[in-house]
Amino acid sequence: MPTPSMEDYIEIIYKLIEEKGYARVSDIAEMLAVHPSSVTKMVQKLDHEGYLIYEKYRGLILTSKGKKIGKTLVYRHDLLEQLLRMIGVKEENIYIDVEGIEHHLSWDSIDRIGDLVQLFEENPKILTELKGIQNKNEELNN
Amino acid sequence: MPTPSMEDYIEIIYKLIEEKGYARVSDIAEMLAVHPSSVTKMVQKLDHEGYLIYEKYRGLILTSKGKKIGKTLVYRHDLLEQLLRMIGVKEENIYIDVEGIEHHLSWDSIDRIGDLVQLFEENPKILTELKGIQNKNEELNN
DNA sequence: TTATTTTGTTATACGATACAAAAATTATAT
DNA sequence: ATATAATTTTTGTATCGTATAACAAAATAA
Repeated sequence: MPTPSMEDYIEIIYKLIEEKGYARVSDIAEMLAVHPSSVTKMVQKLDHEGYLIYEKYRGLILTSKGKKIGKTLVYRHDLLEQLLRMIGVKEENIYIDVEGIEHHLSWDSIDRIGDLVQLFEENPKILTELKGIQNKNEELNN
Repeated sequence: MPTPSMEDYIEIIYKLIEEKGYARVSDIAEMLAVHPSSVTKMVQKLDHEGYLIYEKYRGLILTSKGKKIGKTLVYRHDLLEQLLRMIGVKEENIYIDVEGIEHHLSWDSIDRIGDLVQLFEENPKILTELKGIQNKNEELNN
């Protein structure tokens, strides 16, 4: 099992490859706001553990194991972003919060959240009601 | 600002004091599933940072700062438990998941989740609909 | 091609957290 | 009151992820 930090890297690497076709150390470092040396170290670890193949100074590719995990990590991340957005969390908080919690939820919870998001999508009225409650609470706090 | 780990300790200490009147090192260690030596070290740190007053071999009490934070941490924990329970996460996963995520949510997210829980309480029908979706999805997975 | 800039790597150190074993303190039982 | 047990503390060690600084390689410009 990858650690939370390893998951961060795999997720970002998967996304970078998906979007740009490759993932360079400097890109990964920038996305995760860490130093390039930290990236090199982690990438070596991920290589050892079979999530990717790393050729130093040249680049890296995900193994099938890495790709599979990366895909589910991105799905999970997007799902959580969707939920927070739906319930009205401010954009500026969404990424950080998801980043924090995504590694700490069981797949049971993720699946239940999936159901919840589906419910909201099928019944947008519910979110309208939620807005109503929020406005009411808003007033009470003044 | 306390780190996630510090929050864990403050929360458990607050709860222990609330429930039993005092919090001993061994109790804290047991609740958090760490070794007593780790508790001692953290408690010393929490003392230095003004969350509690610690007299070695004797005991500890929360400062007003510690109490205030402890209270909000317990509220947050309970709210998250409530949400996961409502959406049908299995009991055996709830505590661990909450334990993992509680330290990583902004108060914006917590407040929005508060609204959501309130909505569910006021309109239990929504949760019935959710159950419906879950049963449907259940079948699809067979 | 050679010099320069950019990018990536290594070695080392640090901060936070935890464990294990030994030492110290306190509590309990006789 | 003293021996024993239970609890707590100290010390040393380990792990994990990150940062700094010195170095190496590759890309780019002249």
